[in-house]
Amino acid sequence: MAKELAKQYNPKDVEDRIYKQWLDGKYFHAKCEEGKDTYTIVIPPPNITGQLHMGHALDNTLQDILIRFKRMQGFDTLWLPGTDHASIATEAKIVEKMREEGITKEDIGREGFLERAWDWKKQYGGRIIEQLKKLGSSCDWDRERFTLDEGCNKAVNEVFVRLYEKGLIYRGERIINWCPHCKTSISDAEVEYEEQAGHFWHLRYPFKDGSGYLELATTRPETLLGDTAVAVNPNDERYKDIIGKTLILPLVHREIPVVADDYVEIEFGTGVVKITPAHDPNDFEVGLRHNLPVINVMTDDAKITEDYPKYAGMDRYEARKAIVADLEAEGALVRIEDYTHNVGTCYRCSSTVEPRVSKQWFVKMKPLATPAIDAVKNGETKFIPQRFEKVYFHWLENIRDWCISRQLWWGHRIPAWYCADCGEITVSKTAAHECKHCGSKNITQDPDTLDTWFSSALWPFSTLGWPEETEDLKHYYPTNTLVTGYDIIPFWVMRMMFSGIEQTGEVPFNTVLIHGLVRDSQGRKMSKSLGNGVDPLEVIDTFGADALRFSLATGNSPGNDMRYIPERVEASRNFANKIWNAARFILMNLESDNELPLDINSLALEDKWILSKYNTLVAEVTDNLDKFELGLAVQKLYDFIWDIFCDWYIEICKSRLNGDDQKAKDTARSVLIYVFTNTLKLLHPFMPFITEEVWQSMPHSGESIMVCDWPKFSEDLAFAKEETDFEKIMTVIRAIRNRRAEMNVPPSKKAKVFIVSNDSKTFLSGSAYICRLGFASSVETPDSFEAEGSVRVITDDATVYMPMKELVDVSAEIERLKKDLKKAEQDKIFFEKKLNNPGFMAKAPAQLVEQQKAGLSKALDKIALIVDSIKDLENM
RNA sequence: GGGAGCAUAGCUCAGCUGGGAGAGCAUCUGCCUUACAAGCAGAGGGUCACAGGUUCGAGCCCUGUUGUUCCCACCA
Repeated sequence: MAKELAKQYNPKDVEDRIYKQWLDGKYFHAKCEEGKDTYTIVIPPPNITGQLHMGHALDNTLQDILIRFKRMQGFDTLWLPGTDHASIATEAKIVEKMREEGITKEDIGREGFLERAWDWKKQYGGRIIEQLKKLGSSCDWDRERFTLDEGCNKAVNEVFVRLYEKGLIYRGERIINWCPHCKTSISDAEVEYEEQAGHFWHLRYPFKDGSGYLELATTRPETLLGDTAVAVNPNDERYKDIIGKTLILPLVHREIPVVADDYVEIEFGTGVVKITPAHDPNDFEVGLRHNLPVINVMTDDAKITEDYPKYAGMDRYEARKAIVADLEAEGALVRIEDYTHNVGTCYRCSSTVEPRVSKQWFVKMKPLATPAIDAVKNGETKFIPQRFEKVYFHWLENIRDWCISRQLWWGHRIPAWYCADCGEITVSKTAAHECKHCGSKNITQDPDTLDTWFSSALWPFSTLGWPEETEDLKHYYPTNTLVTGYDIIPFWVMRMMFSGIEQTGEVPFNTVLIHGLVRDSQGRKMSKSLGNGVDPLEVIDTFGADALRFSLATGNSPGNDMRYIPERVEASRNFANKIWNAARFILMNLESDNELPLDINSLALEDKWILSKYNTLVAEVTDNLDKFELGLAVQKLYDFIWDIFCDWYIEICKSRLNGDDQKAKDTARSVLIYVFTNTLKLLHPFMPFITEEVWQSMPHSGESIMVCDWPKFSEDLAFAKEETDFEKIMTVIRAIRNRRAEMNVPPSKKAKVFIVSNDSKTFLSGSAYICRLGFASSVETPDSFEAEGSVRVITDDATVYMPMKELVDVSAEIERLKKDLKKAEQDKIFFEKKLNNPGFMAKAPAQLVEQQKAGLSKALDKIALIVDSIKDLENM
């Protein structure tokens, strides 16, 4: 009963319907099953401001492949999804939208702002989730979380209080990275350095005693207003005598000392550095060592403060111009030099970061970093590829305290209250109403919120219900695999590691699978400003989600960047179509929907061959997936389905299917169904939609391919002998085709084929498909053949004659054979060389030696056959 | 200034613990062989960047060189 299927696969008819079936079947839902091994992945939560880009598509494709694989293997599998509140990015978006309406944050106040923010979240926060569904992601949507939801907030407060009580969170006045555009502090990891062309202003500061000047250079003349010293290296002979002397700061005319500090490089510039503790991290350190005053000269939006009326209100670059002009007027400017240097910029808005002294909250990193380093050194958590451990170690080993407070409203508010009466801090998991120290009710909560990454750092356990001892936490923590890009290691991976270890006593995941970036076809980073981004949703729309997934998985090796090549998606789409048509072929050759069980006893040679090939495929694909070699696994599936199953096995089956032998027909059908449906299972993690659709159209039991058992290697299907025998036939068929192509014989012109071989039985058993695939009108296997007027082809195991008198050109035949002979002789030399090498014979594995021997004997046989044949032709 | 990756067919890339170099696309030649022209059958095309080394054997391991990309770093 042949089913009607469209000639081409149309993903649009399939994907949404199939996805709904999966949701209805609740197949994505993890059920905390007792006694089953678990497999858990927590999604790297995409920002609610985000739209799905190729990076997400890759990241989530890889996760879905692993999850679907493990689910079919019978694990109690959880892929926990969610989104990130992305404090800076989201707040910036909302502020921007408000500006269009002519409103500021201050106009509507904190409450009003948060109301808008939540509205915004409601409206757009689910967008990216819907896009993940289009990709086929099999996340447990019942467990979807948000980094700013109530549970995450509870976890955040819990962690904050714990760390505070352990002395690992403190508040202090320190120099931090300040973004004057976002008007908030940012962490070291959030600063991106970029090389910029600038200038080096050489200035001279006069000594107070009138004994001349000290020359120094700066890239930031405007910070001169905040200079509180000038430093030289204590070992610098040139300046030994001036240490301790007093200088008059130009323009400001403040008296500042010359201090000695190792930080100053003798060789660089004049060996003299102006010290501005309030606006440079190194100067800040120098200031601490020498007890220098800290003079802040800038407002939170990087304008000069009221303390300097002449420049007050000027933005830092305007002020720079004005100050340089005034320095020149005062005679303090020596010269200006072009200079390129690294400038820190905000990773969100790209504004130049302004180092600034301010009171912020910090996490003390050293005590947390050490166990996180150890856990990777001990192998409790492994990176794939391993080289990324270096990046991880490097960050943790050089880490400075983490500034976690942000001057933003959208985020987890810092659970600290300040007492107006005694000045002490009260830190509390729940809203505090009185000062813990003096009992005063006159307390106010810190207005700041926490760095987004503070909540993301808790994601692997906060999402499972921590700090409560929930069933989910017990079952699914620690999680198994974290899949993310290498660019996220310092922001997230590292912080989850130390947070997980500190809070739960266990590493949050045991494997970190690192992937690279998806670049455009020219190898450039995809970016909004370049406009070279490719929208995955458009790709899904034209080629289907499976094609996109397949392209992303194929040829992608861990840790390496890849390019998005449109032609490759097209090729993947073609592969989907190939599968579709293979299914059509099988279906149109079935007589019923009934399953046809395999009967091992009635299998033909070609059946054993394909089953054996399939069996090997199962073992290899499983092994590759276990080792996270997804690209290798998917390549093997492609080759098997296209080359082995479609191009050979289906073609070969046609002779039986078109014949009259019912039993043979059923055997062929049963093998077709068996191999095809099981291969679909292996492919399902990569191409979930089409495999489901096709599987359901085939005779099957069960509701969905995604909950089928993962195929296993079976000794019963290992037919080594038959594999070799069948390959002899394949070789003959290839040789015939090759020779016919060389002679430009069209397929419509059939020829009789005579095969002389000492394995005639094998060739005779394959005669039906040798006819079909070798364009033969008949196949015979005589003991010898009178070769005159025949085209001949020689393989390792046979000599094939095709009487095609009108086409035979004896001298051309001889030429061809001589070419073959040359090749065979080269083979002979190759094997002999190895076998005559004592070193090889002594040290190479026995199996390999046997292979060489077999190769040599084949080459010798072949040479003999060819030589005979040439003689034969020459005698004609 | 440190650290890492990459260099393989015309293009984009695979190549797992070392055992006779692969795919897709492109090119060329034949095919409308009733699953598929988004297809089928063939063919051509590579000193695996360069130079040394280890090994019976190197695309793969080691050293150096060149080119390229990225990450980190306070030289004012």
